[in-house]
Amino acid sequence: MLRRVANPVRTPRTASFVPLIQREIERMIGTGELTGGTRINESTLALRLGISRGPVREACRALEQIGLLRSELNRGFFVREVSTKEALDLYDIRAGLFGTAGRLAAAIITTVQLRGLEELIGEMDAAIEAPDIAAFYTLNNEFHRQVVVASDNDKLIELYPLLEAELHLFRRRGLVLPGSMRTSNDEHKAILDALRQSDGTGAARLLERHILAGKARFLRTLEDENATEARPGPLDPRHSRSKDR
Amino acid sequence: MLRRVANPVRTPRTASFVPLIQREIERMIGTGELTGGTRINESTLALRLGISRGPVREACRALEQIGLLRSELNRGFFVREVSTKEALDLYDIRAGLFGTAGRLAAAIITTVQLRGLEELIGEMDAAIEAPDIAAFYTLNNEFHRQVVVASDNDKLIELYPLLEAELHLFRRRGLVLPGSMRTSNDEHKAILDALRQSDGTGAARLLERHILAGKARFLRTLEDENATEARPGPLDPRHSRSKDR
DNA sequence: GCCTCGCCAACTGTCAACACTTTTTGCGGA
DNA sequence: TCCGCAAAAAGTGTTGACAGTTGGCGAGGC
Repeated sequence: MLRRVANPVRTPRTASFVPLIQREIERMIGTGELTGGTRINESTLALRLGISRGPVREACRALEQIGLLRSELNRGFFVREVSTKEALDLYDIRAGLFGTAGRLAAAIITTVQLRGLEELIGEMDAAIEAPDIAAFYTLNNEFHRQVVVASDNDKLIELYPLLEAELHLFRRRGLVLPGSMRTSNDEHKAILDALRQSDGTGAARLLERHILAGKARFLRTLEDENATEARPGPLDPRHSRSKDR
Repeated sequence: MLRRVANPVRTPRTASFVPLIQREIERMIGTGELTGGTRINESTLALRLGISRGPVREACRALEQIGLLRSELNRGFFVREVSTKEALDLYDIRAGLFGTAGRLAAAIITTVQLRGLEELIGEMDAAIEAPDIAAFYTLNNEFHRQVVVASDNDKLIELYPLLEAELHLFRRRGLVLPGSMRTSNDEHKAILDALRQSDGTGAARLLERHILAGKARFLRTLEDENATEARPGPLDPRHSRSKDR
């Protein structure tokens, strides 16, 4: 058998670079390594990843489509900045979809899934007592994710996280008010009750309000920020330009 | 003034090919020129458009992200086929989002926009009397679009048509039951009333049900199809291409 | 001193070519 | 006739190169 035992050093084509690059850029945006408005230097990025510009461009094109990047003719790709209006719009969309997820989930959620949600609520209570804001943040996300998964709507399961990722492009980091954790978890408990009773309409209403409450907190935070920013700020808005070599 | 007056025959770079190609492929899918499951031949397509494969690949990558194409390693891009489950999932998502659009629109819709919806309803009545199914189809789409636009949620305005486009990938052509047109337009009238009265909750409920009624009709059509297909059908599965009349 | 113009470096958009994989074709043998 | 099966053809994934554009910098004119 003359089957060639390919030496694996060079390109055994078992996967495409594109999804890897795409996830890498997503990661860099998620961690804040790439922040809103910055330009993606295709050549530099390709060099750093040890590949050529082609796959990088394809990955950027994909990320443009899901709203994480935008492109400018002859100037390339930029990390998108999400305006306040867009962020608020996203809250409304998430509220609607989350409500839909709950309505669907109420009809088909399993006892195992219900127990999972119950446990998360318990752990969130613990995180509140600690208090451990980071843990609460993670648990909260997981709670939301599991509700969406319980809807068994694959398209929704795919879509919902994309909207959340886009929302995260609004400034750096989420804005969780410590004081809201207890209220938030109370809402979780009500949601769990509705799901337990297969009350689709009730669950939908509660879930929707849960997100809209987040939107309200978000708005309040913005107003506070504007109030403090009324003070004279730094004059030079763009001072940070690092050249890697 | 030695500025070179470039002869415009070759690449005056005022626009990128990628969005053009992307729209062209979307068009081909929309018209049924490209049908579900078929492979996109990059080389052929590039040749036909008179460009190279690079931009074609970028366009395909973008279309993959919005769900119109899928990719297989070393085999390229294929026009996606939407399963029955996915189609039903999409109806649920559209229902939720459409309801959200209505709730938002009710609070801010202008009298001009209301008049526009009213006119569309009148034209749909006329189309029903004719009867002109194609016209009704177009008017109905426009009605939905205008409701979404009235929400003034840019993200929603962008997202909603994508979901509809994906739904169109389910088999060839939409399935509008002629008998449902009158019912459908009655629903439109109720929706318009709710919007007129700034009744967000009512509009949301009606819009949601409007889409879910479409889902129910879709399901019934599927069952009918399955019932008739239970008979020993023709061996060539692609023989039934009826023009709706 | 400040503005304008032209040059230069950096970078994007596109192309043509190469490496590798999948699919088709041609052919000999059961 | 029909099946392997190997070689050719077709097609994808990636690369490096080239042409055109953008933005910065310095010289010269006001």
